[in-house]
Amino acid sequence: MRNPRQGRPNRVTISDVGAAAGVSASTVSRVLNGTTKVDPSLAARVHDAVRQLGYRPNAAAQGLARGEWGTIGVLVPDLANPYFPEVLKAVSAVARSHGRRVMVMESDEDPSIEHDLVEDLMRSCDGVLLCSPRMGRADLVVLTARDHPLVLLDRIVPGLAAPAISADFFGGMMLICGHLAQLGHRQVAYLSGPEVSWANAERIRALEAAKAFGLSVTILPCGSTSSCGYAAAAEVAGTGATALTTYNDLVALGAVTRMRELGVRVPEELSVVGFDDIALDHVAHTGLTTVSTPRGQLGRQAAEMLETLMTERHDGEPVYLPMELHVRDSTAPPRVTREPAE
Amino acid sequence: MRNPRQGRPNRVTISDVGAAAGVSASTVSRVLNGTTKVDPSLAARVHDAVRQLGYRPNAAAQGLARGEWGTIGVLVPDLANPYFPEVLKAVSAVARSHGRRVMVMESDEDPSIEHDLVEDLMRSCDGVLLCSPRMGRADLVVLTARDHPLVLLDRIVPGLAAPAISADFFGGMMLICGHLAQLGHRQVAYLSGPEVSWANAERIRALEAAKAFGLSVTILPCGSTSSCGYAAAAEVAGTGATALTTYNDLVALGAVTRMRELGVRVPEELSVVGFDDIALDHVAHTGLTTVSTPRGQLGRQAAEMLETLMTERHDGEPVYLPMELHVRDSTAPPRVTREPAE
DNA sequence: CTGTTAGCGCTTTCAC
DNA sequence: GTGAAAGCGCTAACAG
Repeated sequence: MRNPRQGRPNRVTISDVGAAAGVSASTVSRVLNGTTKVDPSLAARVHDAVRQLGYRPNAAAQGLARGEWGTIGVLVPDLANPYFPEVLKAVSAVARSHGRRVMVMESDEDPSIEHDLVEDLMRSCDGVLLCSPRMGRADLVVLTARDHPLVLLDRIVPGLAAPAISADFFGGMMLICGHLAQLGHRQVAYLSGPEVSWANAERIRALEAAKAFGLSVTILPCGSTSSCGYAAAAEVAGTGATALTTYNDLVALGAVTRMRELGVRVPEELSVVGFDDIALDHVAHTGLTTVSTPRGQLGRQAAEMLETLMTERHDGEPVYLPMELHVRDSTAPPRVTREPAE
Repeated sequence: MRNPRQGRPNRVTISDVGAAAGVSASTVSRVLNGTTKVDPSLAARVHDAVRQLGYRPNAAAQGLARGEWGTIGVLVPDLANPYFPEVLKAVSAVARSHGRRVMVMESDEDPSIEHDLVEDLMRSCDGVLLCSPRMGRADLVVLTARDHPLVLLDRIVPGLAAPAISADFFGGMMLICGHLAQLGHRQVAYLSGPEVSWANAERIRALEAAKAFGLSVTILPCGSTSSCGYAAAAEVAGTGATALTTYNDLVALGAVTRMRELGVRVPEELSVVGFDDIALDHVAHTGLTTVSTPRGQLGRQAAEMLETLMTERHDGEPVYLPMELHVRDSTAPPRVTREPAE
């Protein structure tokens, strides 16, 4: 019952093709890669042989010989987060335009395997795009010291030997705070994202800064999913907040759902703001006020940075991409404006 | 400004390690792979050298020498569809348990590049999982004839030289029809998925079969996203349908949103049924009646089939995984039961 | 233009 | 146990 070719698929090699076409392996290679002019009649014979034998070049052998894989690797924490597919599409487009394919790996938010995955990616890709909000700084230092093209996505860590690009989370949250303050809100709650997430820290940093404008902020531990938001929403009432900010749109939507169930009207009794502007168009029946992450540009530019790094081997300054405020239906002036004085 | 190592990162080779440790390359290999007993003191020296030099084996060279990549490839049409991340997580878990990593590629619903991507995957993976609802039969035949481990996901095509596994879409839609019929519905509309999709054809096949039970079905062209559902929803009124079935949950949710805007009450005036049971928990405020795809099991079992195929080189019968009906709040008896007679 | 000759970095007999 | 040598399949000088 066992197939004789067991364990070694695609056994037809470039020499087989050469033999079949009556030429040398190098000629086959030349025809296939178009590196040198080849006699048209020979080329035709080669193509025939390729087709007949179903020959496909072995990627490992090519990689070895060329010293290049023709591939870039991307590590993302969680494919289920709608944030990433959009980034990935942009990355793929850029990569393809440079003749490279994209290999995606998911760490599933598990920091313990993340390091290994990156190493794997480095061993089999020309460059890697690393999106790892929670990896410890120590690991990051080790990885970026590897002298392998690597760009950091949505995480800026000073002093690392790798270029980085990120949405300006701090600026985005400032936009939100400004909007809320201008509506007259003073007491704000924040449903916090993952503890050790850099992106979350940036949001909190902005919240802190906003205190200078008279905003008083209560931070509630939460998470990054709609279920987290749903679960944590009940806590908000106790804080006396008239407005709720969140780690992301998913959390916000979860919170809105819960608020509805609790009989709290949004935005009349409580303003709710998201983050990321994930297009859940026509799914969530809430026009959520939020800030948008430029995911396409993020992916595009990150990929370009990596490409530059791979060919020219020098990096630049970290870049922050601005976010944009979208005021929709989930924010309004507070019902009763409380005096800032306690 | 140019880095001297330009174009060739990771230049430290196994021989470098050997030299540093005062042993041969073969010994280093043996230590690293644990293939043979090696003197502990030598092993220690090797490990030190590895650490010192930051050595990482070159994946291409390993692949070439071993005739194995230690990788399986997965091609999915669209990562933005929440359906796939769940499948992928299951696939990854299985692959990892077999010591293989997973490389994901997205075809972005573009059939023209899909074939190439699969070929790429075949050239650099030990096996591939292909999820391609729209690829033409001809391409499929070519690909599956390649004598390279390949399993088809969510698509059963008779006569192909590759094992296949799929959710039982036909059965799922039958469940829905049964539910609707028992509620008393007679006129049903269907918001159809992508034209050439096999999964869509299966659903339609079930709808046709349901006619035997007195259901009369109008098929409306639509698509697979919530926006499509939103856009197509207006057409439903004209069909006289009392119940609406859809290609998937996203479409259903989009339709529900539109219905609300149009003042059509769900389920009182129109029952709506989804497909897939994508957990948009706490995001959509609709308890959508739907059937669930066993995504985890699908991924798990597909990965196992592939693993078997890679090691034992023989395939089995196509397998259909049953779907399950979840009756929630979006379906109810029709307001006025029309007589089947015209 | 085309064939021959060396490797790319690693694993794996094969001798010692 | 360990080293030397051959070879995985391909590309890239190098000669003709």
